[in-house]
Amino acid sequence: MPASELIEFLARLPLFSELPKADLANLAAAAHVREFDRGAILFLSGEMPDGMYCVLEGQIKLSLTSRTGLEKVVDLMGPGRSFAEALMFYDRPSPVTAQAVKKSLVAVIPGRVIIGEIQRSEPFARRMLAGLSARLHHLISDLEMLCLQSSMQRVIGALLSEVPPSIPPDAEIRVRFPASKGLIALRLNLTPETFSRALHELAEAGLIATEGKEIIILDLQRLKQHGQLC
Amino acid sequence: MPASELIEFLARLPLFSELPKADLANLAAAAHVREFDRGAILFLSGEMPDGMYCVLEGQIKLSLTSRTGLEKVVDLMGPGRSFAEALMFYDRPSPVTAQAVKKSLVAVIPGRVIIGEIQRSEPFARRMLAGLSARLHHLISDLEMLCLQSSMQRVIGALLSEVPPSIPPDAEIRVRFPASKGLIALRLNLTPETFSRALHELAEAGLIATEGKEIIILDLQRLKQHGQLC
DNA sequence: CGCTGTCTTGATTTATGTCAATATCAGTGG
DNA sequence: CCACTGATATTGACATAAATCAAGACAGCG
Repeated sequence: MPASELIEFLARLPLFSELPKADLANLAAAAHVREFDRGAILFLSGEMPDGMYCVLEGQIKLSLTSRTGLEKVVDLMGPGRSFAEALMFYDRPSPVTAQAVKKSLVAVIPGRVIIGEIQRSEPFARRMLAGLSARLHHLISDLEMLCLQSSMQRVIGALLSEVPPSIPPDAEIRVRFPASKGLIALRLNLTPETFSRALHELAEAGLIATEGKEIIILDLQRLKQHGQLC
Repeated sequence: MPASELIEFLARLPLFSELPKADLANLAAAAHVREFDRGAILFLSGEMPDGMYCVLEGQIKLSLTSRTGLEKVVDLMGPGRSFAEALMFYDRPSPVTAQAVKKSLVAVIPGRVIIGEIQRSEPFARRMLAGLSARLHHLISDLEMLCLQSSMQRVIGALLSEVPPSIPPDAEIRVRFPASKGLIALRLNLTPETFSRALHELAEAGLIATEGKEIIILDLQRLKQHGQLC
């Protein structure tokens, strides 16, 4: 990947979007772009990642695994998302494992370069604080979903989160999950079976229709309602 | 509370421990010290807290509640802990409700003062980044506990987390939970009943003995083992 | 046209929650 | 100091959501 393209890409990340061109060039120069095949491990839980990771292409799965083999997908990172920032400011081994779900391209920016940038640029530091805060909020809403909602509610929540915020009045809405159903189920802390059954039940009730990899939301209003009650 | 005492207190918070005296005085001058009775609400979820909160005395419960009345305790904050920092960098309503578990004394430092300090002091910004990162890690380990462990494992985990890290070889270890059993259960996302039964079962197995509010760990080794298996 | 992996569907089990009754404790005021 | 009172804990019987186990259906792909 040519340097100019990488710079452009980094400029589009929320975290870097306000940095002057020169700083971006610095970051890009220090970054290593690496390719990972489907299934390849970026780092394991317990290891120290060597910097901050930005997904250029593909999809990276962040997950926790217990010694009994259970797995919880914490997040699925697509192009334009970054992770492992927190590890640069808090010198501990990673609690999560990062693995490529499909062939992926990732830029790794060494921690010392980011730290340097923070020292140089106060607005960047503020940006980073906002980024970590956003992640914290996201994690709390995950916690809320997992602890306080039934499996059906979680499935409906996942569906609704795929609906673009610009609400096209009552037109039928086509949605496609950003990963295989199995992975989405793990993300919601459900077994694939339970997930499948929930979708089936919603289809029975006439709230959605499933068409291959796509799901059509037939009645957004009622779907939301359904989430409230049950 | 006299100003000098407040300054001393703030200096002991990990977040502020390296600030020069003058800056601490600034923070202390801007802080409002407020008292809350048992059960009083500091802020509700959905509200915008007015700054960062530091617990001086007492105990504050941070919790999520669903519309169905279920409650999940995210954290219990004792003296020396602070919360709601993230909200200053990310302008959103709080996802959690903060409520005093007992009569408590809290210092509230307005957000703009903290932001100002970050602009002034780069090491402080770094401190804040480390603090948020630590909280992020803590939250992830919570997620791990909740999703990947059985109720028994969570109870054992809670017991072990109360054991001081300096391992007195095989002396009997006395532990007391930092809150009522009901609250601890909510923290572990269990019903009080399940929590009680788990403790009972451990006592049956001869791993612990319960003595009023204290719990005696009879066999640390075997308790840890028990956590692995079941 | 098979084959490997993903998804669905059904029967069964189990951990944990719910409901209800009792027991225990902690604080208050006589 | 003791007896009331409300909160907190325990214990038991029962209900249930979701996991597990086990087939089968249906892709997509060489």
